[in-house]
Amino acid sequence: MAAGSGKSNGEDSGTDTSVPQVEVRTLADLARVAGVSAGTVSRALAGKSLVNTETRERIQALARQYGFRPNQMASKLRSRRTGVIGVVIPLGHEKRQSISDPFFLTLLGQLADQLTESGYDLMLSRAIPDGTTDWLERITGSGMVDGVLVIGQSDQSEIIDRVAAHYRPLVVWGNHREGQVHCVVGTDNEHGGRLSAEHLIASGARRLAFLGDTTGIEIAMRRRGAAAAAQDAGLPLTHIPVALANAEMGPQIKAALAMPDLDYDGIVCASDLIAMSALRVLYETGRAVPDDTQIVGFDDLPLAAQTMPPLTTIRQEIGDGARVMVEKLKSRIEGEDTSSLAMAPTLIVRRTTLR
Amino acid sequence: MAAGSGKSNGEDSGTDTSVPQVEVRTLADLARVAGVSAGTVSRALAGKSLVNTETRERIQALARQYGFRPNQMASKLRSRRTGVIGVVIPLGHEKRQSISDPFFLTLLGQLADQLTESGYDLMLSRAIPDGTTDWLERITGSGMVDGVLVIGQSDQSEIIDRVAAHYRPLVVWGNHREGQVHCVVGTDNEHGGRLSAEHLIASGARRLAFLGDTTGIEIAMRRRGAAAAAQDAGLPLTHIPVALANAEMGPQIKAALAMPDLDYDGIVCASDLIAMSALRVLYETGRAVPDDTQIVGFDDLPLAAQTMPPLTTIRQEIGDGARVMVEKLKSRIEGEDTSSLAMAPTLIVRRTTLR
DNA sequence: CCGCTTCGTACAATCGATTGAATTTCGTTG
DNA sequence: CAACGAAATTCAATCGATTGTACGAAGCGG
Repeated sequence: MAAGSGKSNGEDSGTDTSVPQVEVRTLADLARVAGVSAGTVSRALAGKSLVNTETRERIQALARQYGFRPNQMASKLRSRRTGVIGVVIPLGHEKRQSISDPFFLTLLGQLADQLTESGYDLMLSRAIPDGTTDWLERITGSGMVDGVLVIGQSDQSEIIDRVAAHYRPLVVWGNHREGQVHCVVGTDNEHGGRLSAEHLIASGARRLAFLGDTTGIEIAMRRRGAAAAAQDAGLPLTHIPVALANAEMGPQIKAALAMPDLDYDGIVCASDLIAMSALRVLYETGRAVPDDTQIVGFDDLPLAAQTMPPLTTIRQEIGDGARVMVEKLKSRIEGEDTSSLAMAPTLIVRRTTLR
Repeated sequence: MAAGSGKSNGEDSGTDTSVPQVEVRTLADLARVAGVSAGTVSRALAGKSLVNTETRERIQALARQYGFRPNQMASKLRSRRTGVIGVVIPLGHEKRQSISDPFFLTLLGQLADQLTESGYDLMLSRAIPDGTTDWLERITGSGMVDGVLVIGQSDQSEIIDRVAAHYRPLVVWGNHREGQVHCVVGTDNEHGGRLSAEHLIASGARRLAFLGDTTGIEIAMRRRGAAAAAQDAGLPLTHIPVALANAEMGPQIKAALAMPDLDYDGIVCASDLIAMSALRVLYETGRAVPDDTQIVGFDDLPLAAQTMPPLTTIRQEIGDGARVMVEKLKSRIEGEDTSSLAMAPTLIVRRTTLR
């Protein structure tokens, strides 16, 4: 600031990078400096062809020199396009907690990449599980975003559906369900659960357990798949609900697996995180993996290959998922309609199972 | 649309939840419906006292009924306050890749919580390491955010400093450095490194190695601390640079630790992730932890307690860090000045060291 | 019953960029 | 040389909410 105060440092005057005396904050300011009108400056910076090439370059140079950036709010207001995508993580049935599931965080990272690639900014919101039903509307209706991605349906499926009925640019990561309105991208969880149980059975397990809370539909479907496979083989599958990704998970698993009347030799885990915790508990209680008890995880997080022994698991293609979500969202923003997609999961055999 | 066309569905008229015939998108629309002026509606929705209580409640009820939400862009433009905080993760020297470091992701989650708590939205950007130097200006100067948080300085310290010189509401997670302009919150990495090495030495290690790339200042400081401790004890410390958090990390560690002429019995790891990978490599190569080789991690991720054996590590208080960052940022937005803060890390002794 | 304050509301300017329409400039051509 | 058309630029309306000011209606004491 200080109005320039006539600094006469030789370098500057020589190299033509004269320090700006006037502050240029608005298009109008820059227009004044350039000796043209605001409209022309706007078009010049947008690179439109209606303005003379020479003028355009001059104006762009000036903008750079003065470090001018057009005010996004004004721009977005006028052009009715924000260039922002809202990404929401509904914490749903989980108690007040922070976003901690590494799978979701990884997906978030991938989405950030994809959106950046497509020229969008990403606005992150957690949805607070306070029983309010307008957490999604607050975002879709804010006029702040061109579209919304929801990471995980949890148990909020009806709410999402209700919003989707009148808000088109919405894509959800999760599990497709019969008669569902909103566009869902996700893994075929039921199939994944089936793969998991089938592999355990093929590897010799006879008494199966499913580890994980099934309030969220995704997990419920994994269990259903596992249960179906067990039934097909005429084997039992015990359900042990434990928290998915918070501090209680560890102790819960410990307590659950130590139950004396519980008998199992194969565990289908709702996530890799749970599997890792289970692995550790089993080790502590002296049960050998995979010899005494076999385990299959779900997700194939990068960490899954690092456990000891490395985790046999069901792989979800996070990168592909993020790519598809963003693609579909872009289509929907364009007004097209898109169908849901359930991607096939794959079994990754490592060392927590016998085959 | 369609001008209402006199739909006379009986249910609606009965239950008083009359479906709106006219679309209410703007303040002016709602004002028309309520029979008042737009200004009054604005004040009513903002809960200002200047408007009659009865009128206010009537208008709020109408707004709810018509599902009206004021356009944020217009609001933000006018009030010159966006209610949005930009959060940037500079990928810095790391090659083109996605945000994957679990420590940063966890910090991000905590920041999301804190910001939501304070009524801010969070706009996420990755900074692309394309050698451009204006990645930060693009965000600070966009008029889209009231302030910016940077997660990790990496090797972009000078750029951040340059921006901080004229952009006040900026707080960075990282390592404070002499003569640095910008406000940094972080762990005392040097002290952490020292704690780590000292503990190894006290536990009997005599040939130390430091595992991790030191391009980023944070890691460099951890190494410096470790090196100082080693020197104090008259012991050597070999530096083995490996990637911090990408696909190459695993193989690199494997290759590094297998080097025949490399001799070590204590490893200071730059992060828990590296430590976990190292743990696995050592196991595969038949070296017992902690008996043959001791390891100390850094971060104390939730996973650190789950490894086998559980990881001795240096704890960073992520939650506190996030809280402090947001607090300081709010102060800076208010125009106050804030000083940097280096939080003391603590040693968490588990089972990868002998004591 | 009048002038005064208090309260509630309406009016209009404003935030800053965008964009369709109007206008100016300039080179061509009949 | 006038008339025309294309190119470049200016003008002015617009996006939708906010807010200072002005205005009108009650309420009050004297």
